[in-house]
Amino acid sequence: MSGESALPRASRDGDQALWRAELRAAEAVGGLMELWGFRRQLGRVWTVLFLSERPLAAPELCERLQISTGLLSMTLAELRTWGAVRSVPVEGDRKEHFEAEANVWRLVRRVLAERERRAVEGALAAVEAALEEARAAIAGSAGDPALRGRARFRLERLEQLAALCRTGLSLLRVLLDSARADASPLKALSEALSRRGAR
Amino acid sequence: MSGESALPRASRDGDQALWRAELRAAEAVGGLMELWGFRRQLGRVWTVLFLSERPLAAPELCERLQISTGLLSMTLAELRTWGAVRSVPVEGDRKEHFEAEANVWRLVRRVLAERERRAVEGALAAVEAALEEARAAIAGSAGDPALRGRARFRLERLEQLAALCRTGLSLLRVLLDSARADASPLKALSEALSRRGAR
DNA sequence: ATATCCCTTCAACGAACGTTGAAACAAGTC
DNA sequence: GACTTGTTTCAACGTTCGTTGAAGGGATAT
Repeated sequence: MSGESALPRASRDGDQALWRAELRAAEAVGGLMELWGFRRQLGRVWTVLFLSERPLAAPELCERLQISTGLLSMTLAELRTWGAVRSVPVEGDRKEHFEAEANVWRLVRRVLAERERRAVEGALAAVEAALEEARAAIAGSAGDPALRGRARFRLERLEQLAALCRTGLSLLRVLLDSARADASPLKALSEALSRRGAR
Repeated sequence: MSGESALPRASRDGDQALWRAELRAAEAVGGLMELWGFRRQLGRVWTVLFLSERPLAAPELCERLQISTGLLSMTLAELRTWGAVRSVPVEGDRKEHFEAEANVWRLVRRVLAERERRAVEGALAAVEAALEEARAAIAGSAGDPALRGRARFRLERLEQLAALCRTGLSLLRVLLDSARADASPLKALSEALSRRGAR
């Protein structure tokens, strides 16, 4: 690396501009991640890797994002569990280097499949348990008409909630299926929907 | 109210069961809300109202959910801004009574339209700003080939991010359109998609 | 074995967030 | 006007959550 300090002025400016652009995008993605209930750093780290032409190691990431090695380590660990990042060996360097999973749609699919599906399934189970209790309440209401009425109403509404959960799960399933063929989400979605015959 | 303590045993049991069912469902919905980045209480309060056959006033809500009047007031205020709850007058009672918006799909639509759309649009704007900076970096790179290469790569990836945001916005638009006709989400979605000719 | 290098783990700190309880406020009622 | 009743606001509190920095562990080279 000969004479970095001798670079023309324009190049250093360009470098800085590129660096700013990277941080700006990282912040944007980080913000979105936060909105969706993830930690901000997940988005930031992923973005920097996604925007880098070559795999990066810990020190570079820490410096660019201004975070400690500890935090980076944790963040990378979580990114790996989502498959958002993988480590690639770089010869001549013992450090672990990382690159971003570039197929974002695949990432979204995995998250939806694991996190959201699990959550909605859990909610559905809870609602169904509540349904069971409400049914028991009706059975044991022993002719108290007011109680019976309330129980019936609640049963109906709980059914609505359950139906909603099931619809949500269906929607998720459609999204996941549509994502299998790595096509554009919109196109694939519409195909998946017409394939299942729009019930 | 004549002799509440004289109610048959079964009725009191049924009452309790109903009460437990309600809380259970409220907790489930609250958990989901939390996952999506809202406050837990929004889901809890809405659910209790949704499961009640008649509008409820503050004291009842506070007691059932075990929260302070202050917190309830704030929560109701936010629920109102989302249109998730509205206050209905109950004659013979000065207290304000509330009922839940029962059309959940309409609620989801409103949230998606306001919160998510705004967020994704913000992200898109940021990415476009980053694109502009990267372009400027290329223009000013004054023949440094390494920098030029990096800039080009980053430009390409930033374009990908921007395209992703735009796809997300399209998807949101489709969802919102599909929700206008208060049909079942899945059916309406598929109709909306085929109507726009699956680009 | 010892030393070096890098990664992970974790206790401790600080900031951010949700929640309370009381005080201010608004709207009737006497 | 004073009093009751119901609602909102807000400072203070406690908890939770993200982050750091240092200690521990695992490789690889000497």
